[in-house]
Amino acid sequence: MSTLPTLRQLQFLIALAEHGSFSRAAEAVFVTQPTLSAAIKELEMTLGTVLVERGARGAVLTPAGEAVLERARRVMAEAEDLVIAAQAAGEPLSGPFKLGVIPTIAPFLLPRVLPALRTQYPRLEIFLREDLTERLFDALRERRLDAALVALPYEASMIETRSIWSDEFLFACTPGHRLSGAGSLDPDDLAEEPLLLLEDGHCLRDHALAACSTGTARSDFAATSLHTLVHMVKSGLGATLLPRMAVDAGLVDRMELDVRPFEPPVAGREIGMAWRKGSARADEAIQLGEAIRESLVAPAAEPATATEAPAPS
Amino acid sequence: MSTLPTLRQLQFLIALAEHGSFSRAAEAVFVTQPTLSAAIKELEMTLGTVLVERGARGAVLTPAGEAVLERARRVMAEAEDLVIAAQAAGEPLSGPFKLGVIPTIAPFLLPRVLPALRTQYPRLEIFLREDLTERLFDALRERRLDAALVALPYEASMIETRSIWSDEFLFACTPGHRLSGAGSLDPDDLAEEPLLLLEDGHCLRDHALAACSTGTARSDFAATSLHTLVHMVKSGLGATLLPRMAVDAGLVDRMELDVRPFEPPVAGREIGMAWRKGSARADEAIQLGEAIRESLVAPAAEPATATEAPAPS
DNA sequence: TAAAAATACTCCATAGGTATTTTAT
DNA sequence: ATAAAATACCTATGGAGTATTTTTA
Repeated sequence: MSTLPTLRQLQFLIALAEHGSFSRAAEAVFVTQPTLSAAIKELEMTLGTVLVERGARGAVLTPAGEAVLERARRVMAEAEDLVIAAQAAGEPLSGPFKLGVIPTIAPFLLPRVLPALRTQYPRLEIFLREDLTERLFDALRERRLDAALVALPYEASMIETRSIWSDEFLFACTPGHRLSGAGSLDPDDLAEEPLLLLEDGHCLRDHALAACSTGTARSDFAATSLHTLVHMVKSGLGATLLPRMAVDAGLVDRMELDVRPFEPPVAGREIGMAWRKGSARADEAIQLGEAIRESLVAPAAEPATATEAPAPS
Repeated sequence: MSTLPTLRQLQFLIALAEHGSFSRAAEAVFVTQPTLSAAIKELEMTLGTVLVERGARGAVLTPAGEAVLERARRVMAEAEDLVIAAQAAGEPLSGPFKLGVIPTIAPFLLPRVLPALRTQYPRLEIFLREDLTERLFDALRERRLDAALVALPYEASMIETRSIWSDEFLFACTPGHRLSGAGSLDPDDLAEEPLLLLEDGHCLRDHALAACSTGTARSDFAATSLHTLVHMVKSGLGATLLPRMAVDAGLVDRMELDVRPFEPPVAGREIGMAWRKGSARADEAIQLGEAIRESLVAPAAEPATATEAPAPS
């Protein structure tokens, strides 16, 4: 069995591939050109294959070099994950943690949750990124995020999820609307009621449509955020479904809209934590999800219409 | 960004976990105990975490150590794959290649194919392993095989496949059977004809049943190999479906059985190459599959009943 | 008190540096 | 003619060894 290359050599090969020249690659990894040259030559020796075409205009990888490069990236990624996993195992939920959140959750969940997390994990520095599920999942796959708060179910490869909260849909309309009123509403009443929803791309739109089998979406108008959505409803453009979490956070306060629960209840959406399969911080993501759930349980014993809870941003 | 551990250190950690003692682990990796002790200590330094509980009765990994160990195994596996991929890219299809084959393919395909492969790739040493699909796939996942020849479709995770040959089912029975004869047979005639098939676990059984929507299996008898199957058919225990490839290879020669094709043709089974997703030898597996296909095309222009082709076990 | 790990020290292989030459465009 | 890689040579870190001490069940 032949001997293994060095992580350093693999790092040098990656730099060489990225900069196309021994000199510039050496600069990038803070060694001199002869050092990098020797290391690459040594790597070629141990692998028994020529990896680089040397020319006066720089260096180009051979096909074998490309194959090794791809593997080298994986080895380095795994090695870096090991370091991260070690730190996480040593002191979980400390240091920088990059968390993605979808726009229909962020402004309603975070104000309730972040203060609790700050006291529970004072050494944790949460970096937030707000984006649509699809893009958050891409970021998870590319290791640009450690975890993400999204709405489930959502079909995705290489992603693992864990539900942390079950959210309910409420019906919202103007007081003059034909379905206005105070008590609960039968889901079947939504038949032939075109709903005003978020624009395409927001998973909330799909989840709302899935919630009511009978309801349909208005095809002429769509909102770009929940805040504009309630304003459009207020303007008489139609009725809509809102997540209870947003209503609890004060989304419709002082809007003079009728908000009615469903009876029997319709399918809601799950708020869940998502992370890349095999992520070094999977355990931390799960633990963070638990902490978020607990912080939601504690002060969530409020009535449907929150007394006072401004949603920043 | 903290510095990376050494592959050597990871290798030592794995040995330590496997042997439970610094001294024995050191022995296993052919270094002295102080060397291994120092390396582990250095590893703990760079990771900033205690990985091992030292006691007079040996060493036990801490939870953090276990987490790192799991990652270390992955890093080492990736690094070893890199070496293999480099060798494969340098000179594809040379050296040892561990190929699995299912029992309903091996004796009929290999005699036709292996000689051609030997001349085309004289430096290739094929190690064969004959087993059921399930176990071959397990072996692929555990890196104990490089590739496997199986019948498709077959549902499996972490496995990629590529079809290389399309095989047809033929009907076989004794001359006295009610469906005996010379010409082609209508698939609908199989209705209410209980077929004698291979025992459970052989994918050929499932594929044969899938081929004819109307046919059913005899539940009282089953064969353990295609050779015993034809002998059981010859004994009058029932009719069966046989892959054309086996018939071409001489499976029913001198058996005095009637073998009839279907008209219209029934779904057959695909002979395909399978390999672990991300395998370092995926390209070689594909190339080997192509070579096998070509070696099948060339001398396959024979009539249905082969003239003379003993099938060595 | 005996087995196992840590410590003390020595050595040398090699990763890394500087200075220079060779090579292709 | 010139930028880039290879070569020559030197240095020092650290990986590996032997001998010994410390620890703990």
